[in-house]
Amino acid sequence: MANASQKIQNPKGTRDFYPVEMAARRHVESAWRSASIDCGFDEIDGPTFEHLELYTIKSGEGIVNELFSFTRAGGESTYALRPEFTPTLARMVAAKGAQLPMPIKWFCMPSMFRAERPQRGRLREFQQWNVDLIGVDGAAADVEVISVAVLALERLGLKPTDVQVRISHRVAMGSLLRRLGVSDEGVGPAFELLDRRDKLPAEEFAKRAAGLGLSPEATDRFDRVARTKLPVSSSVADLTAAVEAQDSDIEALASLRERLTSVGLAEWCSWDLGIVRGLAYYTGTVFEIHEATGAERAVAGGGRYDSLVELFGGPKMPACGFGMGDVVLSLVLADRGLLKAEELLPRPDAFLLSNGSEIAERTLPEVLGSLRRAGVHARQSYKQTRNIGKLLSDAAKVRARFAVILDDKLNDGLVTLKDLAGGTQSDIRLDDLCGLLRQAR
RNA sequence: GUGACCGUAGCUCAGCUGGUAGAGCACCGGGUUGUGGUCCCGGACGUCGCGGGUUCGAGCCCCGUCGGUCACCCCA
Repeated sequence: MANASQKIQNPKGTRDFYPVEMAARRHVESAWRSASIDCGFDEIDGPTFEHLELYTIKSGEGIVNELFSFTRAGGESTYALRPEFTPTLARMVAAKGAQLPMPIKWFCMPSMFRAERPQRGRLREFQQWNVDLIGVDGAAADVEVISVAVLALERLGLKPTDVQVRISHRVAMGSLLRRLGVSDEGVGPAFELLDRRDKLPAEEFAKRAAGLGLSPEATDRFDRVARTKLPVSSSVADLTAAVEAQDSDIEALASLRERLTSVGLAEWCSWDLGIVRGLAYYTGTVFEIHEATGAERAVAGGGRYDSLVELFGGPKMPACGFGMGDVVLSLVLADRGLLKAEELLPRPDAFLLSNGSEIAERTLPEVLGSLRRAGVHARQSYKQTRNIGKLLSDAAKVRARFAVILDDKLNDGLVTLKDLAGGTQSDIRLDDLCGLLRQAR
């Protein structure tokens, strides 16, 4: 912009939240918060920025390019805006050590910052809901965490036909890989290969599989296992057959299956053994939540990471959790008409208007104040005009439920209450106004 | 960091092989000096992202630049 007036816009990949956008964001956040609380999780938060080293511990120096990092003018320390919450969480848990009552059930919904090129479903600043359950092992804990995620999605109006939790398990996959001839040391690289299989040409996939010690036949089976997708409701026998393995290999999946079924989540979930999650620190169950047809990026991702707290200097303790960003979720909701922001803005219960008579002008502020003190959402017009039509138009514009018309009938203690949806109106006693409005809510 | 596409009114967009800009919505006013959300009539609205070049003439073609979108990389 060569213009001297220098109109500075918002930085790339950030969003301005005008009232309708903010209403949509709060709608999502309240579903997150209420689901968390109803499942027994407590809300926490940490600093917006941390020492840069907190992020390089887990992810290496390579991550620095993806961070917004800075030093204070004249300062020594390097900080970074948080790109994820997990390191902060691990730091907080490690700092309190054994004094925290177990299990730890925490959630938060902070802003995150990543220095990436923005694209569909990915911005440089976004909200991410994090839910973590620390100190409990086993399928019950994994499923509890998945339940929270599904509860929030359900409260936002989504159904199992809209989104699916795709689940796998690193221990089970490791067992399957070893059965195919992968050595113990080869399991890690095999996960990486599994994670990238869709981006590699078939020959390249085969070549790398061979590098892991897999025969052409085993490579073929590896590929089939990687593409295995089954409803969680399928029997264990079907699952065993699909992956050409034995029951002992997929014990972990069987216990997840039992638990998911008993809490009523089976139809929300499916097995997808191609899910490994990029991060090396996952140790057991891994899952991603996707739009059902796979149209968008993952809505959420998580799993079990039993050595994470230890990695940040705390005691070894079992842990699982997930993160869900607001960007992809909002796209999915909007696609399905579940995020009509205009309808999410607060609606006034009453819109007060005066016809300009002396008593009406004098009484309006008193009524407005008393309604508000009673917890009624009440507004007035700021227009100079006393044209009732114009004022009603104002009332309709903000989607008020009722218009309250004040005029000389106040001398008899009466006001006109007009139902703006139905168009009907009647004179009521001013003394009854507050009660009627509260009752109509 | 790499690549593709796109920048025209507040918003969504149209604009022919180059001839100095249009629609819908929104907004304001009127129809209605006390009855809105529908309807009818009228009005206002632009440095065509910015800078340069070609041309008698550029919204249109060329170069650059800034911004946006999407994909790759990466995805915690």
